[in-house]
Amino acid sequence: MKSKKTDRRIKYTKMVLRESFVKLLKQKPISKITIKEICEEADINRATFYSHYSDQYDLLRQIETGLLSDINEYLAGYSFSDNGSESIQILQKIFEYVQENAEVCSVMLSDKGDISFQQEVMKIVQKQCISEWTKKSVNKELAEYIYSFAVTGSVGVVHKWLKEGMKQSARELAEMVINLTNRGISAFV
Amino acid sequence: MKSKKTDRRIKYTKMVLRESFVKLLKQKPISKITIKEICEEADINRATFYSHYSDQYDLLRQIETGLLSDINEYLAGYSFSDNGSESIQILQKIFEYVQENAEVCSVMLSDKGDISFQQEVMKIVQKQCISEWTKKSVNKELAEYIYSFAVTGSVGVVHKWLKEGMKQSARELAEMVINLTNRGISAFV
DNA sequence: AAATTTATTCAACACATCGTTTATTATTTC
DNA sequence: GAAATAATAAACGATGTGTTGAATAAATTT
Repeated sequence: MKSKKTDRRIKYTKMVLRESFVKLLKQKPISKITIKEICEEADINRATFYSHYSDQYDLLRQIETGLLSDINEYLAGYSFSDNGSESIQILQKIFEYVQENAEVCSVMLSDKGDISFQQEVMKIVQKQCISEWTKKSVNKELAEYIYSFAVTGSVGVVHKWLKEGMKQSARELAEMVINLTNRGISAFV
Repeated sequence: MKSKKTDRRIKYTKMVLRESFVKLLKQKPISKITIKEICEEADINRATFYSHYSDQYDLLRQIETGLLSDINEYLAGYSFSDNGSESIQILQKIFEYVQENAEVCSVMLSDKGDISFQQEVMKIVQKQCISEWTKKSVNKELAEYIYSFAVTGSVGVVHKWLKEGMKQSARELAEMVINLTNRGISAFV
């Protein structure tokens, strides 16, 4: 499973580079962030940066994929009861993870992050919930459209939730998303 | 209303710059596109670029706001019957516009474009449909979450629609989005 | 149609960041 | 402690940036 253990120095270098980058990303769009700048902030030699990342966008992507595998690992740690409300439980766990890592997640899911990542996040839900979905038989093409709607819609909700300071609990948000997905507005009137 | 008419040369310059830029945007992410490159493609002097735009991102933003005001103008040209299906009609018109301008729109709404624009597009729908929404009384905070879900979800559907070559009609897509928004999956089982 | 205004071009500029290299130093691992 | 590996420092040519001022070309105005 674990591929050797990585050198402490590498761990440190990557950590400070990530932190400096996220810090800068809070202040300005990625397009205005230079590699020189990231390295100065992190106090890491520029040549060292290049031995780990090809550019800012590569660094961003590595942070994102790190988060994704982190979420997957986090979910793997739980077994969900098969009583028809698995989707809510899974969503709840994901939202809890997002809550616990709000600093990074709020940047990555904001308009500073990129669209493809946002979709990747919610594809995890899709993957986890897919068995429940397919119980409700609809034709495949239609199902894919419903997926797109539900997945991107959920990202929108999470985005708003983060922006407003996460006032609701992860559980409440999960219930809301499931309701919206299953019954739309009619669930709330 | 109209603020003088703009010089023909300006019109031309801006047009070819936009075209060249969109062409490049189909090939690679905006971060890899240089101003030098756009100008060579358009056969426009680099100094001229700077007299109209500050950088690639400014150019992108201007294209986007152009599209938005274009859609608004397009919608203003129609009056919608007030028989409870206004939302469908408005959505249909918007989707027709997207269809007619598929080349630009598919780039702008893809992961090449930026998130804020995608949300702006669907805020037009929100604005247009808001009266119909508020009929169904829900509390304001909840309503905003529902908006977020519906709006971003709809963008997801449109994105998919464009990517798959717009097989459905604008009308069909409008109906699908309205159904998903109002009744969720339950509308399709 | 000529005069005037305005846009674009051209060439040059100093400047910053880029991405790579090479020798040297520091740290970690075994 | 020895060997291996990572980070540093300094230098490099290369490339794109953003701005300039003078010359040219095209539009609009009269």
